[in-house]
Amino acid sequence: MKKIYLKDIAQNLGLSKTTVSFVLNGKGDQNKINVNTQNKILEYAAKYNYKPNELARGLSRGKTETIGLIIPNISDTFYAKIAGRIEKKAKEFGYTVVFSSSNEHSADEGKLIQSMLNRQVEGLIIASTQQNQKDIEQLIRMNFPFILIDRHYPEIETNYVVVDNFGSMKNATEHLLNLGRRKIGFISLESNLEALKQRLLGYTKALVENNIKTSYIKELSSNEYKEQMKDAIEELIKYPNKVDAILFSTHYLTALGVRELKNFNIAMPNEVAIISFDELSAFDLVDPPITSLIQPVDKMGDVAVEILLKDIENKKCSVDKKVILETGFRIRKSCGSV
Amino acid sequence: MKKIYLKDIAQNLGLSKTTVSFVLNGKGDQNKINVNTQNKILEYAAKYNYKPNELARGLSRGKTETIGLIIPNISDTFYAKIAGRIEKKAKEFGYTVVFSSSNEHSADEGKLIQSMLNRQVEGLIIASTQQNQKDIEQLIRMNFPFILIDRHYPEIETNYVVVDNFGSMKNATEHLLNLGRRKIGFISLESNLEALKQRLLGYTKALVENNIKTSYIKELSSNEYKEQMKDAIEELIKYPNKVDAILFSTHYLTALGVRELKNFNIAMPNEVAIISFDELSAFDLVDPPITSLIQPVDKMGDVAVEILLKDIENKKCSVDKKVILETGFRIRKSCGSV
DNA sequence: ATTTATAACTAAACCGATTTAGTTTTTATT
DNA sequence: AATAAAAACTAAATCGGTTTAGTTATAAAT
Repeated sequence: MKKIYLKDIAQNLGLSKTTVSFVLNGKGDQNKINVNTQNKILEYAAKYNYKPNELARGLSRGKTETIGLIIPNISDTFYAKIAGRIEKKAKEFGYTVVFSSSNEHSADEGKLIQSMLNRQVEGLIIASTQQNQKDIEQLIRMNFPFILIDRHYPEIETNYVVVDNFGSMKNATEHLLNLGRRKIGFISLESNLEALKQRLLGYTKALVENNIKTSYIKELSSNEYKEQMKDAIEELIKYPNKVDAILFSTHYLTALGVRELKNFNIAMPNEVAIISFDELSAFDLVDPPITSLIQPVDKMGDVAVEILLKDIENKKCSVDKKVILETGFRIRKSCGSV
Repeated sequence: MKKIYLKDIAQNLGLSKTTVSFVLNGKGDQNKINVNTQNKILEYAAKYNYKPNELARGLSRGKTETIGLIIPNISDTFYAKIAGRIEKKAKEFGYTVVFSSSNEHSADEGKLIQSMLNRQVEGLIIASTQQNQKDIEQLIRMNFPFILIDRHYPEIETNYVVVDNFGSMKNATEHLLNLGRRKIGFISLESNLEALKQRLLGYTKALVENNIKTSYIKELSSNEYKEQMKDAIEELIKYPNKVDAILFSTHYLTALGVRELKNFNIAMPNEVAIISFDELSAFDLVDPPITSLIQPVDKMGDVAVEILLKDIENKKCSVDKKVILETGFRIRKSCGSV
């Protein structure tokens, strides 16, 4: 069965491409094509399994019904989940998602944005490296529909959907304080990601409000955090300033840190309580089960798609849709209460 | 800065589209375009940030440098990791990846394949629902380059990259036998996925070879396994036929099962030893750390891309590249040794 | 019998590139 | 000076669709 084209249908039925195109796009009645003719066309197309070339279609219509998703890393569970949700939601509206990973590299992100534009996506959802003002601002100047998720640029007016990093980390810190912990460590990454900054601020704010003067902050290098975790933990548990709790700012830091704490035979939560920002799916099985702030992944994906599609519909790039979602808080044994 | 087209460059420099196109595609010398002219064009294009419309380009070249990836579910860590690796590897060769999830629904998978073909991808990597002979066979008839990963159709001749499901589950079972376990349970899904069948076969084969007459097999429904896990575990640990070990055929079944075992206060590994096929990234932190068969995700992705790109290059759909990868075996406390 | 309206259909332009098969101009050869 | 060869460039077809602005034939209205 050879591939057939619009032209073939037209020729073989003795009709013009126009007529066939009208009918196959459901505009037959609108264009007063005879019902018999319409049926003939539909039958023929079905019989020979005609499918339009979407490149040609997109080119001539100037529409591709495609949105681009740019994330740091598809193999990170958080982004994988978000990608899944976005794909699902977009599909509901007849849109296809093209995704690409920037690997936290701003130059790559820029290229990906360009490449997606060249592929004529109609809108973009970006979890940005946040080092890429240039391209983001270009999108705004182009009036190109897009929305940032998970990470946003505080100095640029854009649409975004993020979580309440500050508030939720402040809550988590207060939770530890309420449970009597006083020497609370905070392990994060050296980074100018707004999200991480806010998490740190939430932590320090909670300390300040509770008159705790000493903070124990470890910011590991984004490239070598795996190697640095051991030392970080070792310093935090060193006498006489041994911490009695540690907050981790991401799920993978938690996993690494808990691994090290176990190596050092630190009893959790008795000696050191643990709270993780975001979780991995086995955190409830860990010894001890790890108290975690839960990101509203599904909600984030849904909202992002909804806002974006509205912009696409209006062929606009709005910048006034700013959504801050609350995180969940799953209290487990690791923080010392239950 | 307005968007510019090839035509604009040609007009503004007083040249033809042909010349401009040649130069921008690096075929200037080949087509004897004067070096000065070439430079003029390149400069102009750079200055006005010209980027070709990839739809138009793809349409006229009949090439899109895009491959499609169809997986059951991007939010599953296993597929997320594979997708990440495939994307990375493809990028090295200048290819873009378009992905879509079938959600284990064969009809959706069929539609996705069609949709990707319509979008003129040059090849497909598919982790199939394995219920979709029709479309797979169509690809072969069309001589369209594709390769199956993770799951293959034993009754169809195709390229594939899978893991040694049979052998690795047999090994795992033997490992438990060697450690003195005799009543070994096996929890899997009711499914005609070849991979799951092979895992079961590996288990039973090991039992038979070791003269163990009783097997304890629970195959949960693919839709309701979450609800069914509790009963399954309860039955396996019921006196007098209480098992002394359980093999789980996927990482998520392991997580669910271990959760239930903890609820029942079963001591692992003393009362019941555990081995998981595939793992989640916190399995080493679980109490007890879970012995797992490790899937060679990176290798699988790399090999799939390499084979596929070779086919794409030759504009062929080969069916004789069959790769079976060995799994790793990470022995931790849950299986009772160490 | 002429005009008007409607039904049914289509030619050709267009989307934005690539590419084939030239043409024109210049230089080299005899 | 005539011819061949090479250099530099281009017109127009093409990819596979969509869409605008018609045309033609028939029926209805005056």
